[in-house]
Amino acid sequence: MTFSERILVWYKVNKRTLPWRSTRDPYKIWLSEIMLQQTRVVQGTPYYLKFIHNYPKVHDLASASEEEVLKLWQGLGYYSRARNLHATAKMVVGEYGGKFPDTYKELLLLKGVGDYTASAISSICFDRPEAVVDGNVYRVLSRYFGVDLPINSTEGVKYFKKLAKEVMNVQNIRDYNQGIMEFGAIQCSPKSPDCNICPLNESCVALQTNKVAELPVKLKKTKVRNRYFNYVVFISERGETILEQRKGKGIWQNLWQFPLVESDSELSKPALERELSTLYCNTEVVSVDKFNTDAIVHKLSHQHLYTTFWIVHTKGGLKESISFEDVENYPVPVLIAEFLDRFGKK
DNA sequence: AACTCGGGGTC
DNA sequence: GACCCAGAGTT
Repeated sequence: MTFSERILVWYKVNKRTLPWRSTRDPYKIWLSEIMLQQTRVVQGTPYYLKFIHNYPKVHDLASASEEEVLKLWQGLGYYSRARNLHATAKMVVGEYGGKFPDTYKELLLLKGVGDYTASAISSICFDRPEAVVDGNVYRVLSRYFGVDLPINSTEGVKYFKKLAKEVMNVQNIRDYNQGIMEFGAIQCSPKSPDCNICPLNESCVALQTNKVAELPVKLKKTKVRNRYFNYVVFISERGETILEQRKGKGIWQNLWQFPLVESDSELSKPALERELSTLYCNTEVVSVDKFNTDAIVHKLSHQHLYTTFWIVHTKGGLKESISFEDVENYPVPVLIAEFLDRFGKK
């Protein structure tokens, strides 16, 4: 049996039942693929079901507001995926008559659709002979064929893409592509895989040469930046507060948050009050209190956010304010959502 | 080619 | 704490 045949056999026996596995609807496959980028199946699945329920067809997604889409996406992370998802839905409806393109090349033109996703959609929905290369595939191929090129080097990316094409199964590309990813996720796992029960163990180079734990090779680590966030939670006499939308570059684009004072280190109360007086000189402050004594550390891939929420009661009204009750309807980062949760229970 | 973009799970 | 996850876009 060839490599791909072994993968197909393993997949037939071991595949999980997943909501998007019972369809070839490109809308649903596309949606699942975008959601699963850098995201585990268990984390993405509830969001997939929620989106299909709210937007059964691409037209439904296209006619929604970005705000609503971001709200549904809230908590899944990498929010550019949601913005691109929405833009692509509009494009598919507006320029492709509601039908997704059926080739790798055309799919690649869609926002948020890169090499992996274009390969996945074209193969799974349209039986195109395109090999997917995701994190699972890198691991499986590097181990089975004993390739120690860094998977995130230019040379490595090219090499693995070529290798993936050479060993793919064109007769059943749908199951093969999903099979090799599933195999990587379940059997050929990142840490301490059980090679004793692996159906490919006799021909696995990494196992024969005792290099399973060293493969795949990946360059460098991410360095983390520390930032200090002070969120000003205004509460007026009338029960109003202020939310601002994050614009420009950086994290959480287009999501909402309380007015933010960022600093180089943790702020004392007088320091925060000075910031308040310059930013909101017209508001009559009644009290300023920390919600959390110790900074809340919110960890992202490249940033650690040391965060203090300051509760600021004010007299009279606030400019450009909203009812505090209405905050929950805005798309917000998990950091804000968790604060709201705790604040509401106090 | 290197950086940036989230949040959560695992060891 | 380090690593990883059905990667893509920007600089």
